[in-house]
Amino acid sequence: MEIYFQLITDAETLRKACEDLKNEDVLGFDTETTELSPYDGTLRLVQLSTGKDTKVIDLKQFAARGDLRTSKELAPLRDLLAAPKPIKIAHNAKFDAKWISHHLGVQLGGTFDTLLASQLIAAGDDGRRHSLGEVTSHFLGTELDKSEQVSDWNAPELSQSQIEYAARDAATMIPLREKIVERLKADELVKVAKLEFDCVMPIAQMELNGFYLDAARWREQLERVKVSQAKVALELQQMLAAGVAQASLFGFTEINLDSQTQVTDALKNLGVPVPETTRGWQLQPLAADYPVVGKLLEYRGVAKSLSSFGETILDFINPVTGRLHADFRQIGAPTGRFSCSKPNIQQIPHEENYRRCFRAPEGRKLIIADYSQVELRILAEFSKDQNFINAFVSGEDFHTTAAAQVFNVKPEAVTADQRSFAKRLNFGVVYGIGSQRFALMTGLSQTSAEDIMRRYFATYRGLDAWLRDASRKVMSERVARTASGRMSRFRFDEEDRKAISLAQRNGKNMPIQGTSADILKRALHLLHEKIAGTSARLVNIVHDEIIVEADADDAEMAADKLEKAMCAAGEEYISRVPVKVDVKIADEWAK
DNA sequence: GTGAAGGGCCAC
DNA sequence: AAACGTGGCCCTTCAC
Repeated sequence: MEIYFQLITDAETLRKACEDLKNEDVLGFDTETTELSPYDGTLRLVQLSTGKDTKVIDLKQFAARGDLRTSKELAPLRDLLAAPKPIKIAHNAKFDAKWISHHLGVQLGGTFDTLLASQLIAAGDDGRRHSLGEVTSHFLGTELDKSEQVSDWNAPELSQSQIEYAARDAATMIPLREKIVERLKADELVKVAKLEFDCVMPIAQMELNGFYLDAARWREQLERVKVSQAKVALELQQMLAAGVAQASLFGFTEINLDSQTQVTDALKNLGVPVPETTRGWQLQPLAADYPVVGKLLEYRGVAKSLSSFGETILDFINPVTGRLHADFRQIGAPTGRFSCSKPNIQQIPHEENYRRCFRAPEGRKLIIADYSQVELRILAEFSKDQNFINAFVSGEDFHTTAAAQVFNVKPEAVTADQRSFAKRLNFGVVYGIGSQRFALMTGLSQTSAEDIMRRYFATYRGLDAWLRDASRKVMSERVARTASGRMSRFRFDEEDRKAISLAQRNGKNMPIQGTSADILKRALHLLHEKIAGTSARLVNIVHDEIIVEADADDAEMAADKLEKAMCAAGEEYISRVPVKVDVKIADEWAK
């Protein structure tokens, strides 16, 4: 493909270029950087393309003459990038948005992300990859040469090949978007695409903001865990060795407590009827009869803490900011949920000793807000079940109210067991729980479990009907959707009963879990707009929870904005039951 | 040594 | 086959 491009190194040419470009509806957009993290490297090129004409702006030349964030020379570029129009089309716009925000000091306005769009269209098909090369080949049928991607973007003089590569990537965005828009329309994904695109900037900014971890506190916590780990490990070694102690003249032989095979052998030697797998839920029932099993589970707990939540997280603290800048994948799961890694700050143990290490720096506060039982409220909304809705409208403790309805007693007469049964079913229905699993988790007999589940679904007939319909629908249409229209496709073999039942559970769960993700993403967009220009910063999200950090003086204001954004987002999708958000202002993540 | 697979467990 | 959904990370084991 022959493309026209122009390398821009001076203010006057840039001003003229921006003057022309700002009248376009859409622009292909890309950047070239010397590193992957904006805190480490420099932003070398910004490319903007109409498809026919591509401007490649060499910021190295501008940086030599002044600060990129304030330089008057760059004002036309900053304005163009910040404006909602033209829409900037990028592949993984989060990446470019972070560099633009950090190095040019502007929030990217008006985004179309070909990566997110491709993921929405693929609708959970694991076979599809979403690199720019793959996406281009899928939608345009052309191959992209990415060989210059890792070339030296620090060189004083860029090669013609580098500049051409940079220009071509931006130019490709124009035809690529056209094809993708056709597909989004055909699949009725335009609304959810907008939802996702609006979320890019909030997430880019959150990653730049980072989440503060008090390293000293974390180390203290680690020391405590290490001590108990050593103690528990020794006790477990001794208990496991009891079966073979006589066999050794040198006391007991140490085994690797982390080795499944060695531990299983040792348990067998002790006469423990070891189940097929030694996972916690299988072993738990044996703990009462075999103290060694209880000790093993205790060991696993501390070992997990020490490995997954040990020293390694400290290596992720950025030396420049002193904070954790985790990597969030916006469409991390087919349901639309985020995933998080390096480090995964969505799986920090709930235990206070861990959570309290994540705290507000001096003079700042954390504002922690989470949706109260949002998935159950979504289920109530979808099913239109009047009893289920009433349980929420009453405003009383939901599980108690539900138990009163299911067991037909007054709320004040609900026993602890009854509430617990109702609570476990309330959570379980969202995942498509069966009586077998319910029996296992409650310790009830199969028939008692079935009996309680019958009572439950007799009380909530509308809920039962919705769940059955979701199963039926996924079988006939092989597709499930959330309230925003997000889609998940299911492929399974007609003969494979296991795959069928999995798809049916997915058909029930995906719309619920996915709508929760829709709501969170919508809230992030509203929040981002509300807190612009204040001291409030988004610092973490955990599926139904949003954490903001703000100056202590602004905490009340930020809490108010956060609550309003979350409620408004929820109410866009939920109207039959109230949306409840719990907000607190704290010094630490815990409490 | 390195990498994939399997088992296990943390979060919501 | 956890017949309860979505992720990521750690460890061991095993093949190359």
